[in-house]
Amino acid sequence: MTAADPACADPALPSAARGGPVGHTLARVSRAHRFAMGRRLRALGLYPGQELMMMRLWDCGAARQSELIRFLGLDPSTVTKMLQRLEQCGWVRRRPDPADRRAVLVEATERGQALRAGVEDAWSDLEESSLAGLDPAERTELARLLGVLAENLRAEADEAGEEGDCPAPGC
Amino acid sequence: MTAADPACADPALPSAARGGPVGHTLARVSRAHRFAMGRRLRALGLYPGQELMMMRLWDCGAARQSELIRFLGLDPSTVTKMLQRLEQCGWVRRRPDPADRRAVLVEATERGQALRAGVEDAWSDLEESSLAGLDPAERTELARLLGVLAENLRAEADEAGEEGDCPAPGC
DNA sequence: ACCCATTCCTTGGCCAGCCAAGCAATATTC
DNA sequence: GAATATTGCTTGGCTGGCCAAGGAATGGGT
Repeated sequence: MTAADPACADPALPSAARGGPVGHTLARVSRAHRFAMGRRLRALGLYPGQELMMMRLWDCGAARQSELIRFLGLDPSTVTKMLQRLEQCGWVRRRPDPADRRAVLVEATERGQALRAGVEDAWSDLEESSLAGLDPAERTELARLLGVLAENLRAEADEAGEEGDCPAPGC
Repeated sequence: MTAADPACADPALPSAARGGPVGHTLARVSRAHRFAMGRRLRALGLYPGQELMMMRLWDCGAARQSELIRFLGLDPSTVTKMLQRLEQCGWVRRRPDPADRRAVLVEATERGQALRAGVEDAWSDLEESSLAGLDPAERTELARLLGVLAENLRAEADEAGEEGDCPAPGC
């Protein structure tokens, strides 16, 4: 394979990361995970990240772009460009919202709908591959612990986000 | 804050990800984690990803570019470009290897060395922030479970990597 | 000595994702 | 109703990161 192989990095902890061993492992694992998912998605004709967009569209039908931005937590410009590419590939259709001429409505095309089974298989397959050797209790525990991280990080991001937005002088 | 906020995405599981709930959570958490680290790194003048490069250079002194590629598990072109930018910012110095005229030796400059304390603090700070509420046993367990994932994903990547490289006809 | 495979790096092209800036349409306020 | 703020999206520019392709130096085989 000529490609980079994120999972083959030496697992030794860099000394500068001694204060954050879990965070460091998380970063390495998630890179390998994204890479593995990317390999499965490429077979379907998608790039990593696009599958989350398609999954949202499959779930909610036509959606406003602003709703997708909020749900996926992405930058508006990222969503605009991704949708332009998905549209050009025929996975997605965009049209102006008749109720609000600023907004754009997005929905999966038939071709886009057809990707769904493949993406679901990719998720299941990767899940089994990556969690091999863990019993159900361990999987549940891992999900719980990751949930705590998600909550903590969300709180931190909220906090940081409110700082600059506070117009009151006494804040 | 005008920036995107990965942690504020609705935690609802997309229906197409029912086969991979852990993987889906992992993807969300790692994005929030990278985002949080990126905020700390920006204060130091680094972009996400560059801190891993610098950490390796702090640990091993002068290194060949190929060694960095192997250790970080990145594509050679990614490393070339990142080093060009780090050099331009004065964090890193590059010079030809006298022992092998193909190779390039890389080392942190004094200015680059000075970043170390800041990066270590960033890791520690993010670790405490993200793991808040978890006792030591839970942190250890999380590290162990992530280690299993790392190993599984490494094995899968190795497997996939060897497929195309096998010159024997019978493979 | 020569040819050839391998290794090391670079370039160009592409996508995800961010920030800053800006335009258009809607909502709000006076 | 008009001035103002807010919302919704787009463009340009930058980095991280991948792939494909190619050039230069080394090493091995004959």
